Amino acid sequence: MSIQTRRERERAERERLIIAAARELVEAEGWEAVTTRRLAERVEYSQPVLYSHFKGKDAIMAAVAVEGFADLAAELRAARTSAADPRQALADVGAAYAAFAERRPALYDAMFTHAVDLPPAGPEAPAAPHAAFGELREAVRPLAGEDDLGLLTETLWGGLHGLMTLTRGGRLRHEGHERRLALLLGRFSR
Amino acid sequence: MSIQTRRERERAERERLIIAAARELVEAEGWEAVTTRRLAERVEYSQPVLYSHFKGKDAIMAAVAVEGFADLAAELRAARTSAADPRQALADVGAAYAAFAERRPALYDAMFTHAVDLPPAGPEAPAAPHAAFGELREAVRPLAGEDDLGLLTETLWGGLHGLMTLTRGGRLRHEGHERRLALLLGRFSR
DNA sequence: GTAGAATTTCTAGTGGTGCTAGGATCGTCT
DNA sequence: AGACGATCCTAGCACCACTAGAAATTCTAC
Repeated sequence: MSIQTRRERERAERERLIIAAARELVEAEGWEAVTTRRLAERVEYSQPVLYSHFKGKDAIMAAVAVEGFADLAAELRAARTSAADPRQALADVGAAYAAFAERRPALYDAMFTHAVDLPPAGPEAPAAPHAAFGELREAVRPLAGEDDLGLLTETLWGGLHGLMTLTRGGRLRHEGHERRLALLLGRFSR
Repeated sequence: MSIQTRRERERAERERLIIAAARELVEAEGWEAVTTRRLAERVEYSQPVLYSHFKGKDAIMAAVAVEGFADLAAELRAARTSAADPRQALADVGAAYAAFAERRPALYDAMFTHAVDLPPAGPEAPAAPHAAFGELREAVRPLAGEDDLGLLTETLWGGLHGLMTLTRGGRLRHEGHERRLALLLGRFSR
């Protein structure tokens, strides 16, 4: 029994090691630099061990993304709870979201852009993404008016996401980024 | 002289053939199915000829994307000019944008998501993307109020783009898609 | 303590990718 | 006809994600 548990513990530890290594690699050099070879070398194991933990490279990306959701949720929560009034809270949460996307672009991509098979946001979603979405929703709630809260939050989320991805992809000039954000948030805090 | 021009004409024709084949392939099976081998086979040439026309696969994607921008611009224009009043025009243009993204998802990705090195939207952008953006701007203009028209259009664009990509990536449920779009457009046609 | 069983890990390979060097082939001009 | 030049293809590179089967390690039981 003890041997079994020790092995499981070691396995779990190694799995965390793989995820951490993948995250370091991706944040430093982007997703195109994350190959199974480099990742295996980084954790000092051979490639096949990766496949004993994860179904494939996509599953590793998904695991990294889930970590990202936890971070994002924490940052959004901090922004929301330290604001003076509801309007400021929404502005701060929006700014925190944008800052996260700018600070960790590759991680953000894994969470929202890359086609990893995470369930959609909503009640049935995994805990971390759900929590991140919940922070956004609570920031919107006081200003929702008579509109459906969930849908309104999703719409604002779409706006933030679109601005971030278009800007980062070079489709929008960086100049004016702040003002676009303010414009968007303004339309949602009437 | 005539020989020269004939060769140039044939070259241009073949280039169009390549782009058309790439577009057919990508719209039928998605970007992961577009490999240089398959594309070369499709146009009945060997791989290296692709590289005599384009710097690499990314350049082919970019060429396909530019075609897409022309299509999008035309569809947005049709939606805008056939609407009765400004509010309806904005609603129709937004719906046309969403319909385009839903109808040609892979093409849309090449245009807006994939990292092809197109210059950013704005005055210095290539003609087709600029035209598409212009249609959006003209739809926004009558309802811009005192906000900066360009920034406001970019913000709305971000909202549309975000909703489309999040929905298509499985982060938002399809249910409620229409209502989210309506919510977004409503916030921009005050 | 040691032989055998079970599990874990690695070596080596498959079929794919984007891309390219160098030689064969073709049309063109003298 | 024969040489020149542009054009195109064959063959190959280095890399990718992923996997089968051998090797090594760990545990079990005598």
